[in-house]
Amino acid sequence: MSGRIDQIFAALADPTRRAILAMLLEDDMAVTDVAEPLPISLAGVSKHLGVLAAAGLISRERRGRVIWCKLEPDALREVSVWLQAFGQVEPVELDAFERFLAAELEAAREALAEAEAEVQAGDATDAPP
Amino acid sequence: MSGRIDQIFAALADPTRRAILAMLLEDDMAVTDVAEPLPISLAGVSKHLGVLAAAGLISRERRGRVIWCKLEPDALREVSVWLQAFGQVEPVELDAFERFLAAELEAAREALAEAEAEVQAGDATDAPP
DNA sequence: TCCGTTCAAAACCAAAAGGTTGCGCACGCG
DNA sequence: CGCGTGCGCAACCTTTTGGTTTTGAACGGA
Repeated sequence: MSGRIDQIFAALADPTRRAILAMLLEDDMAVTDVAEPLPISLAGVSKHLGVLAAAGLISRERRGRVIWCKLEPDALREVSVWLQAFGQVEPVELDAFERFLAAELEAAREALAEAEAEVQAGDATDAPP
Repeated sequence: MSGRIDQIFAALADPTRRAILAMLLEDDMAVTDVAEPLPISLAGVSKHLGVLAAAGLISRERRGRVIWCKLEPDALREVSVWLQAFGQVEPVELDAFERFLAAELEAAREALAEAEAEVQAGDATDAPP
């Protein structure tokens, strides 16, 4: 076992999962609400949440019928520690914060929507703008 | 495409590849020298190096017959930026540096050696120098 | 000039990952 | 009480990944 860092990096390697983390950064969410903007099935989202939870990146708590997902930032600190071992991780200007956040979410949505369209495309115009 | 961050995280998700990065942190190395301590074939290592290079985490330069591998820390800065978007990445005490580095390398070696031993099971005639 | 070293690419294979559908199990609202 | 809602689990399919062995190309030294 190489510890949990394996699972953490593997979890972060998927754009859908990173998009989920970005959503949870804004606020805690129910599973259904997490799944709503994503172009995959609810069960698929549930699997992603399982991966994220196994990596310690989120936690899930049942309240009534609804399961609330919460970002668990401590796991990300492990990545931070790992990064530090490789030297220059000087903080970037905080402007990057919002820019990145929006970009990440929108990119994920666009990419997945594209993939979705591609499947249904058949012979549609192969040249997107 | 969600940019190169996908490839970076995917590349970092493998312990063998992280061990390679840790080696290259100490110094630039030839492919053969990278492969030497690892319990997989040279071709396997070459593939891992290909993944790391595709992610921008290392660069390879041919000098004579030998290809020298060099850590490319700029790619890791992308991870750092991503991490920053998720808040608390306050620097950890630098003591963690050496501890982690040794642990990472040794853990990777042990885990892989274990797997190797598991495959060969009862055959103990293996006497590495 | 020929040979050994150094490495990547190709052709495979087993296993894991990402996705789907369908089922079942709790819950709380009528 | 019963039914719809919210969610996880299991079975299945396809693609990717990590590994192997084999082949062969580029380069230097003798």
